[in-house]
Amino acid sequence: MSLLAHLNEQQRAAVEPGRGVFLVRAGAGSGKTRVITRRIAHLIAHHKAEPSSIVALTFTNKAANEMKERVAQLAQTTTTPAIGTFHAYCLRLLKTNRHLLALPDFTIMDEDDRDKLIQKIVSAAGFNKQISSNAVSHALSNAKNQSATGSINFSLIDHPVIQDLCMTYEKERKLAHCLDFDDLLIETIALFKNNPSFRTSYQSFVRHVLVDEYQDTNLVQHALLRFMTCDNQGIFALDSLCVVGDEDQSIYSWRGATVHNILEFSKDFPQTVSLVIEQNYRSVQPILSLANEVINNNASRLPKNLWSERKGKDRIRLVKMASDRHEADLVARLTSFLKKFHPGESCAVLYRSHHQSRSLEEALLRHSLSYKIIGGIQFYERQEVKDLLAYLRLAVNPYDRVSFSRIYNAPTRGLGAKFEELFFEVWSQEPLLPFNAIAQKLIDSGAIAGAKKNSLVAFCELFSFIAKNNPTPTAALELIVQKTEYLSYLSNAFDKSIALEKIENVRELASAVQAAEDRGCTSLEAFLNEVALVQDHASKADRDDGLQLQLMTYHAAKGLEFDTVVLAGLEDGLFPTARSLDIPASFEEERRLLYVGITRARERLLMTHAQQRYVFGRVTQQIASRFIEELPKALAPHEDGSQWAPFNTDRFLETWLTGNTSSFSNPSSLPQAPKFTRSSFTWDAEPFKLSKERKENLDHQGYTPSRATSTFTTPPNTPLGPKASSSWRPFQTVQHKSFGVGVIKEIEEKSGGVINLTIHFSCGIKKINASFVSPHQK
DNA sequence: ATTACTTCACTTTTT
DNA sequence: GTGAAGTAAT
Ligand SMILES: Nc1ncnc2c1ncn2[C@@H]1O[C@H](COP(=O)(O)OP(=O)(O)OP(=O)(O)O)[C@@H](O)[C@H]1O
Repeated sequence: MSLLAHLNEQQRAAVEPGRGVFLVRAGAGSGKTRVITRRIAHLIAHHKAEPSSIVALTFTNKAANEMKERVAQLAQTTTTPAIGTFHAYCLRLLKTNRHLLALPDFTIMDEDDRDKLIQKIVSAAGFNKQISSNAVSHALSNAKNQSATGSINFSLIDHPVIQDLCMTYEKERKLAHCLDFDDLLIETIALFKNNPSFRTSYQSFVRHVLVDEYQDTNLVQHALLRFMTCDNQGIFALDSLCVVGDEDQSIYSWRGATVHNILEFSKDFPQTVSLVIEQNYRSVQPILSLANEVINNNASRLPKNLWSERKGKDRIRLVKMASDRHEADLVARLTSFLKKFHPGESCAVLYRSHHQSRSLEEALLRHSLSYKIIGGIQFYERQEVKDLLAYLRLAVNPYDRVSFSRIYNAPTRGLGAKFEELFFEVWSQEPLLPFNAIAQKLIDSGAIAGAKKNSLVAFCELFSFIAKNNPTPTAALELIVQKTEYLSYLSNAFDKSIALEKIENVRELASAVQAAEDRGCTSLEAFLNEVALVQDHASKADRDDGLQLQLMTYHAAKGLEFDTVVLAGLEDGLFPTARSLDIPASFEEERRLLYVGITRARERLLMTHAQQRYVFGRVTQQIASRFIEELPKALAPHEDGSQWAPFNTDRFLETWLTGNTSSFSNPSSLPQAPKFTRSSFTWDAEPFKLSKERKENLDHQGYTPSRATSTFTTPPNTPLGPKASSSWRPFQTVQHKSFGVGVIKEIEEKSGGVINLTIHFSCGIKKINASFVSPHQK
């Protein structure tokens, strides 16, 4: 039976039985995910379980997709089990049982929408200056992530004012017929809790549940799992439940995850069969040894001894580079060599935070290497895409105030802050009406007239047209773009290159809508739901040239594996992040993050850190990560590459990858830059230090860094008009039309002969263009 | 109301 | 280096 092949004893114990509760607690790469996928396939093939009676939950979309693929390979069925993230599955349950909900026609707010609403509430309450909306957002999410009873527990918020603001948020959210991400879980719990008969029928339908990465579930998710799997008396009521996880890989405590859930699992599920695996099948032994050494430094930890049969020598490198650019160049050169010596293998560069991808991207582009970035600023988070989605959302849900706020003046149609104030004041008096009813009221009462009225009428007509004709998603989007003249708005409001990019994104959105429609997503609502939880958008530009290079954060890499892994930016303050340094629990979580990173590697591991790096637009000296001291020298020899020219980097990499020092050769794919001699070129983090020849070099390779362009287009001899500055001097008394008489404090001369004066008026200090003031005559 | 510009605070990590 | 927020000017 091939489904049980290549499983060890413990894995088999969790895969084979058709009934029971199983908990697999095992280290990284020990085959936990394999247990899940094989178990699904085995349930279908051997126990004849209906695929639709199986639910498998994961943490990230990427993990869910990976699991879908693996299961599809193992089980050839027409219907597929429900495999998805907690959030996606909850959305599905809520939508298919909407008749049981208080808000059957909700739409989903993403984090951005939610923060915007909070911001509005904070400033409307006049706490603008005292309370940051971040703090409110944080407190709210915290409370929601611990509210396991189907409604938010506001008493979890200590600060009385913040508590109040959160209550207002909840009220507004409900009036807008919206759910945020956290609500998806809470409302699903409420669905089970308030409808015992639904729970019973659900459990006659769903018989098997599996959860991956259980160490990263929070209280809400754990409670939800109990509602899904236990009957109204709290007795386990399904055929089987299988959860797997590794407490050493718990990296989501900031979003309420608690290892308690996995460590105390059998308290809530007394019939649990606990299984432990200590063999790692993924990594070669040196990499695993390094991971073990690192994680051993965590004090609060259950001891474990992971081992691997996979031997290997000389698999780890740790290198100090001069700067972020130098580091990125090393990564790009490594990629070139991997393409040459290990084509068809996978490689990932991991970093602590998304902004680190920038320098890496630039280097990869310079070397004409293809790559894929996972996460970061996503397609569906782009301003123009969000605008158009907000139109679609408002069409589906005319109560959605957040979407209305977003688009009532995008594109600009002469309706500004005053209008918004008036509109929402009337709306708060009639909170149960949709936006178009409020608009009608304002027009009827004459409060909005003239040009404003016309804009508002046109805006509303667009939506009534959609409501009346119920067009397909494609047609609706097309209509919106056309009627709002969205494309010409983009080309007028933005610089040409930016506008073109945005227009391209609009096109891409149109094709995404079309693709969804072709997939059978024929209603606007279905499309919006599909989009809401997946910010990732399969881009057509994913070129495949042998090596798959992916860039992502440690968090996004959870559960994945790659032949070669690069851990970039091992620097104090970056990784471990500055915020974790004085909080022992956070610091240990950072270390677990490193453990996760190391254990992603099958064959090779390269760790790098830079001496200086661009941080907030400034060159900053960086200190090597304190984690580096925890790496045994024998396992990870520390090289100083900070003085390396490209030639040295190549030699280092080739020696490492081939074990061959003598036959050094340049792979032809590497761009050679003969002008990069040691004396004329440095790897400073500062990008503007590029020499002119170097810039031309880059141009020849078809890539011009955008920042450099502006630097070099500054005309060397700015045409200066008559020395106008001579007519102004400090302490001179001057006159301004609206500010009256003042005294000059500072004189600045800008390019083009423009002079700005900083003037002390009786009403305060202002900065004024000199052409608006005249010398004061007594 | 909109624009064009300056200043400022900010960056963990995901659904 | 970026995006929000504030401000001077049309
Ligand atoms: N019994 C086995 N024999 C051989 N290879 C195995 C076995 N079990 C799993 N593997 C392989 O080991 C690798 C790691 O497995 P898997 O991803 O399931 O581990 P995991 O425990 O889920 O890892 P992580 O904790 O990092 O998520 C995979 O490449 C898988 O194919």
